[in-house]
Amino acid sequence: MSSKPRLSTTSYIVLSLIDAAGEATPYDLKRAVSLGLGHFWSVPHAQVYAEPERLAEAGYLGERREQGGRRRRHYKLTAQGEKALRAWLAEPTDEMAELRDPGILKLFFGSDPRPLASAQLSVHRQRLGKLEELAQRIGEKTPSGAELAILAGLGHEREWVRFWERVEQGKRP
Amino acid sequence: MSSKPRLSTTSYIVLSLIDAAGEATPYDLKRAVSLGLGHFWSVPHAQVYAEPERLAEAGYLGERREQGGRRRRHYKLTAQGEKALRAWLAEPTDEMAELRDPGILKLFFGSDPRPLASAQLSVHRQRLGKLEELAQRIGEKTPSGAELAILAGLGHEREWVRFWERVEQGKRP
DNA sequence: TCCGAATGGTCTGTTTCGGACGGTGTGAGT
DNA sequence: ACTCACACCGTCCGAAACAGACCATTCGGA
Repeated sequence: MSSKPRLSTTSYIVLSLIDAAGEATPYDLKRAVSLGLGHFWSVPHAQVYAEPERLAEAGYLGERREQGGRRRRHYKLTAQGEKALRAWLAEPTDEMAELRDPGILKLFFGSDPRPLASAQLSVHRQRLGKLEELAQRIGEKTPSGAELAILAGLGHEREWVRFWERVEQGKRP
Repeated sequence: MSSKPRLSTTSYIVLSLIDAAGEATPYDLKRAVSLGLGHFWSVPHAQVYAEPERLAEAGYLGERREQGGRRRRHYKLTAQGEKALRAWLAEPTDEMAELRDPGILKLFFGSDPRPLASAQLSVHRQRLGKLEELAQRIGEKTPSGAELAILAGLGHEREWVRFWERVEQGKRP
């Protein structure tokens, strides 16, 4: 039932997604990620299978296994899991992300700025287009949390495009 | 000499830093990181010792070991290492960073936006202050690659502050 | 001289992650 | 009805990342 290894960020992602779905298989989680979260936070395939198993072992999830065929595992939150999730959501975090951008890294170490800028621009512009499309669907209503996350991504993509455009022009960003 | 394993981003960080220093011990690298790169890309302690060892084994670095006392390892680039580094720097990358921001994650999953915003603001503002200070030292001259990296970080910090301020005010970002 | 801080280095247990690989269901064409 | 191709679903492996505890050396000052 309950030993308590520490819960990682990935753990809370899994808990949240299962909470939203009520009950879910790892594959459901994978699809759920690609539907929304995946726009700004990738969760590798293998983790989506490994993590629920650990969470079940620690008592945060209940597991029901199909007998025939695919032997899917269906997970849902236990009371303990729900409590942990609520606590996590209730606690605002002051952690923040690092930049950790491969393009910036090369720039830092002296890679030629112009070609780097144009390679980066083409991919950032494409991504910006996608996010703008998503943002348009939100419309003018007050955005939900998930929609705020999209808008955050949008702001940063705009910043990236602005930055690399300046670099491409040889101007001070 | 024997070239087997694939070079990771961390590998190129190590190669770059050693290239800049001419010759360096892991501890030198650690200090070098905290001097500049660390502003936007953390490299955990242990890696800075482990990675040069692997690179040396694969023939990218030469190793000289002190006999007495601390038995420091001094590394420098081999011809192979230099070639690999040049190739990496010459190749512009189209990879880009994900957002992967813990605050955005909580927002996405329905955490209450206001307290989250104020927690995030206090730390982002502080960081913004530091970067603005660094940026001022650059002055109006054309920035080096390392300085461009600082300016990129600055732009994103401004965006974070803008975003969370809007959220705190309950307005659409 | 001795103590404690700063410096410098190593080890261990977990977790992450990409990718290869292997089964299972299904429906389009025969 | 058959089967073959492809999408669906799950597991496994090894390399690397990572936190952080722990050990050893050097040095400055009371």
